[in-house]
Amino acid sequence: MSVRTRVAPSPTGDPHVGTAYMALFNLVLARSQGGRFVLRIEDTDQERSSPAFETGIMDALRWAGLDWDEGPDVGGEFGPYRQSERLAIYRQHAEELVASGGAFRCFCTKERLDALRRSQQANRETPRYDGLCRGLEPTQSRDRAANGEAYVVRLDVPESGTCRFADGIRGDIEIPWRQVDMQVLVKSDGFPTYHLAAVVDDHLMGITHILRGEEWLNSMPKHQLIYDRLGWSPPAHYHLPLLRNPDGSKVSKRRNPTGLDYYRRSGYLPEALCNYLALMGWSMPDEGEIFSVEEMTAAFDLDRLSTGGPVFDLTKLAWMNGQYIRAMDPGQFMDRVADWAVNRENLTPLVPLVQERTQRLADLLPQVDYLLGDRTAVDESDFVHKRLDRDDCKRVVDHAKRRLDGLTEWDRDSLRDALVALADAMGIKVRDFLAPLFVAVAGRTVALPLFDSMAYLGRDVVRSRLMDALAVLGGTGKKQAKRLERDYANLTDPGT
RNA sequence: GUCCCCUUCGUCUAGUGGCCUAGGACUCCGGGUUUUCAUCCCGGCAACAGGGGUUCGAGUCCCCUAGGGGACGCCA
Repeated sequence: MSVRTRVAPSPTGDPHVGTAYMALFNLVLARSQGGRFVLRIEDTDQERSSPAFETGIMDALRWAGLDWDEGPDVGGEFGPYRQSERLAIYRQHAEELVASGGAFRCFCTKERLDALRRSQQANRETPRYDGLCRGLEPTQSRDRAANGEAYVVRLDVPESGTCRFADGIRGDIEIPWRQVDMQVLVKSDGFPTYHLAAVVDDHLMGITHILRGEEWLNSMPKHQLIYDRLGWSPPAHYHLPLLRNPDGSKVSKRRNPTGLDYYRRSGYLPEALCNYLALMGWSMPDEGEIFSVEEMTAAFDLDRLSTGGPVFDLTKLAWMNGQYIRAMDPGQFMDRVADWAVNRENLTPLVPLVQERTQRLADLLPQVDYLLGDRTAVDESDFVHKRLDRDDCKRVVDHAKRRLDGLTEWDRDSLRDALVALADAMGIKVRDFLAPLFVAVAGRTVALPLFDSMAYLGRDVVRSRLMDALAVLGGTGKKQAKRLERDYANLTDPGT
């Protein structure tokens, strides 16, 4: 059987560097075996999923050069490739599981489940559903459902014994069934959870190898159970180590730029990023460090995947990017610069902002420097303001960052509404409030309009500049961070 | 707390029982090339988490301890 792999992002946020990491390895494995690489959109969380995120993820993966052979936009014979369009398939398999006793309907209320979890935690047990509804008579279960009572479908899990499975990277693993929860497979809104949808799709889409994050290792017993109960044999699983922050924790936007858009906007080359990502979990047999995805594909070997969680180190990525830049001939370089940002399409939105502020054409570049490239480095003195002291500035930047992190829309008007409301809530005049933000974002207090600038720069770049500003202002220790958090929570901000 | 995974220079890694006096890369330091800077070249600092075994021989195999990470949602 020919090799088929997939990457299955969920469109609940901006494109993440971890998604590219997983996509890279799955793509390379498939290509190295003459197989196919599939993109599947896991939009089963109705609350958080959005088409805008889906588009963003696909754009970013394409930018990275991680193209798929089958997917929602390019089709394929195993579609649809968007889980929200496959609900009937999941329902059918869920019913099959319930009918065969592999799963059961659960009518428990949220209140009961919360109380249960609390008492188990108090007793130092792994929180786990207690199986109350498992004892329901099938007829009774069916009747209650038919009467319109809300329910979920849960996986029936053995009370004792041990689950054994193999991981391609880590070998044989044993997990006691006691540790495995009776996972919800179908939510009360009728949508499947990840566990059901992924297993069903991986089987139906003929996926042969799953390379996914180590975070899923503990879910393997559930997945194996579903494969078994449906009469399927599971694909080979490889749990890759998670990318880490410098402090060793799972990579997160609080500590690192994690958005692919950040790297794109900051002028990293996709081929350098992929090369670097490859090094984060794999090595060339000859120890070569600079190689293309094609070269990696030609040499790929699953046995060379590493086990330890690598720290994502911007310094080495920057070095590597420089290697790629310098390897170009001048024509290529010019093309890449134009392709990146110095082109009509990218510059057009700036024209209305710049033209009215311009006397000579030479005025153009100094006005847009911080929008096209990095802003100048700032220090504490740049924030000095006649009505705001250092702590005020820190408070403004901190709260603005929190407010912006919670903002779903990212356009000029949304930014203005959110930040003006925040200034009001903080009791600071907008004019004063904006000053530290200008410094943080533009590197100076006189610049093009702030909200336009932020909209243009994008979320990831703005977040990283605000974080840098916070650091420059002396950083926030644990105590101060707590205080700022409380202070922010107590604001009567109509926008939150 | 319970369970699972992981552990070689600060960071990314090579190493699959003798080739290891542990190699490469980034960073840093020193030197050279260069009108400056950068590039480039040369050199240097720096690690097998600890303890027990197995073996003629252990970074490599086993066990224990410690440390780190992850999971424990009607999120993925």
